[in-house]
Amino acid sequence: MEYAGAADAAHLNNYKFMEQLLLSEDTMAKHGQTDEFINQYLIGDCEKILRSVPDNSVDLIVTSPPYADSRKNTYGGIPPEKYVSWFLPKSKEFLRVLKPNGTFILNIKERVEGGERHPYVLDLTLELRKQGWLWTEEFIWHKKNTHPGKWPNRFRDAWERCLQFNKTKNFKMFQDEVMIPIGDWSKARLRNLSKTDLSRATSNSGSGFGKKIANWIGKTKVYPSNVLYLATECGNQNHSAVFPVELPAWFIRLFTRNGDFVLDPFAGSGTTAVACRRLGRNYLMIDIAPGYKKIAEERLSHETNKTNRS
Amino acid sequence: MEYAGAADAAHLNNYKFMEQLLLSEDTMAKHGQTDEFINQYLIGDCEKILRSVPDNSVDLIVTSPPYADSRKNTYGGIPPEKYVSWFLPKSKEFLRVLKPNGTFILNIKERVEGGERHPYVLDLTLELRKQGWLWTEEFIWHKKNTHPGKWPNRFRDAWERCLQFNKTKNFKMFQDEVMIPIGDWSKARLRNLSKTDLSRATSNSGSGFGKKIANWIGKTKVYPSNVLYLATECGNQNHSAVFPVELPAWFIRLFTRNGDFVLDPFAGSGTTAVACRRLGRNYLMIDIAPGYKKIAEERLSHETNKTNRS
DNA sequence: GTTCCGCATGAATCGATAG
DNA sequence: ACTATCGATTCATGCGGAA
Repeated sequence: MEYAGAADAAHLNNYKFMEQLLLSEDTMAKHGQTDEFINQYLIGDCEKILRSVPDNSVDLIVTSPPYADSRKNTYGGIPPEKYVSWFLPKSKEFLRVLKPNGTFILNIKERVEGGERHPYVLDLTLELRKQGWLWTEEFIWHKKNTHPGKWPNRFRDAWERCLQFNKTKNFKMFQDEVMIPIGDWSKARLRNLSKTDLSRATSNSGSGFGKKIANWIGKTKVYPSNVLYLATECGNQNHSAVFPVELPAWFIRLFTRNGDFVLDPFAGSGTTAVACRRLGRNYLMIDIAPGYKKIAEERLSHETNKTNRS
Repeated sequence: MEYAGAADAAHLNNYKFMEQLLLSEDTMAKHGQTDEFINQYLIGDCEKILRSVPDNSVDLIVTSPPYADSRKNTYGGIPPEKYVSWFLPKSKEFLRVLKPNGTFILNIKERVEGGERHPYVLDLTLELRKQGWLWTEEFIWHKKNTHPGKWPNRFRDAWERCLQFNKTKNFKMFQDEVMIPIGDWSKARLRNLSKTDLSRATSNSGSGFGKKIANWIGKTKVYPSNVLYLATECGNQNHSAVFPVELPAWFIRLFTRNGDFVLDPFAGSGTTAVACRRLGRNYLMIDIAPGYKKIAEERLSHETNKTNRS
């Protein structure tokens, strides 16, 4: 995997040049301290394991924790009313190990309980703010193909939250890495430009919004929005991977660079690790259930083969 | 306006037959009591005006209140930190006037303040539960065309919440009224949903029962999910309608029948009233700003003309 | 009557500058 | 220090008039 080399001009828009330089040194120093955790899948309680991980050493935490579940026997069956107090000691460790310019992405969705949406995710979001996190953004994962089903008073649930939390306002973000093709409208729209298009036009509604269409000529890509429209993965082998590899991959590309250190404290079958392997990031996977590690290693071995072949 | 008459079998799936019968009587009785409010646009504070509206008289409340705003001079400029205490006395009246089997749909989205999403919507949701509401569901309005813009640490905001609250678990819901063609869904990544489907559905609802059944080609329709993919309305000179008429129309079809009584306590330019007119529902519009009533009446007059012409 | 094309619009947000 | 104002940035749609 080749390193991207010197930062190109576009990325300097995102944060200050000096910070960029300091980041590189910082990354290398920390990797020295975290060697024993690099690209490991550890079995255990993430709260305890993370105590050995140094402060400010992780670039991105992206995870999909076990959702609250009143059924006792399932993996991670934490009752909804206990979810917040179960989660907060772990997120305290997350806050400690995350770099100041790092990001924490929490993929979660509240369940229906007694005909109501349970408020534990709202409570958790508010409590995480009290713990010191900034609630920077809420992305929506809009699922292309949802589980079929019909209920008398409810439609299929086709979305999940991806809550973004940060330690500081100056988190790193590489927007150019997730640009998408421009819509078909542009072909017709930009073919002929009017006079107002060529000079800057200002809206007369007082919104302060102006545009200069001429700047768009030749543009093939645009920035995405905060809604991700992805399919769930289905028909795969043994694991019941609830989220598609594109979901962590998107956040990994957006918030990290090649060689950065990504943590998934509820790793499950290792979807986040697969994304890291494909993108050349280092990872630390942790899960309390011992059974998933084998599945994750099996999946990762296929990834390695693919990489070698290409 | 024709009344739909006897309920067809499909709708009996949604709630019990006895309740259906009681509903009809109840609707008629209450309409007797609320005659003075039928199809009115009243100027004033909804909290005060609603005190004259009888208990349990409204079938659906669908509204998009002014969002919190830190700027002082704009209309509806409620500071985020005061939003909950501003809203709760009003929602207490909503709870009183809503029928036990009615629904309250709240379209809202938190703003960014100081680089963070402000938590007032989360606080409000939790407080509404304490007030006695059931938080039944959260629909997502995924906006096709979002406001443009670029920031170093944030993408364009392409979604809003449509929170569903109820008084009881036995709310009425007519799922068959919002079914969508299966072909368009799979073929075009949700793209063709709004225009063809909704205009077809609208004309169907306006023109009576038999025609609609004729258009139903059996298995070609499928139930939607809890994500609505609609465009904002733009390019209209006279009014700046913040939400598209399809949004309230969708909830009106889902939660009410012909002749039911719909309340929008923050009516603005009357988008909800337009949807009611098209679908043959009665409405009560309230807004504290006097300027919008004229715009709403202008829009409604066009609706009337269209109806007469067809 | 239908399709095509031009055009204005939008619940935005950040950072710099001014008071 | 703290707040108010202003400029810069950006995408996709629906409408109305023209072909």
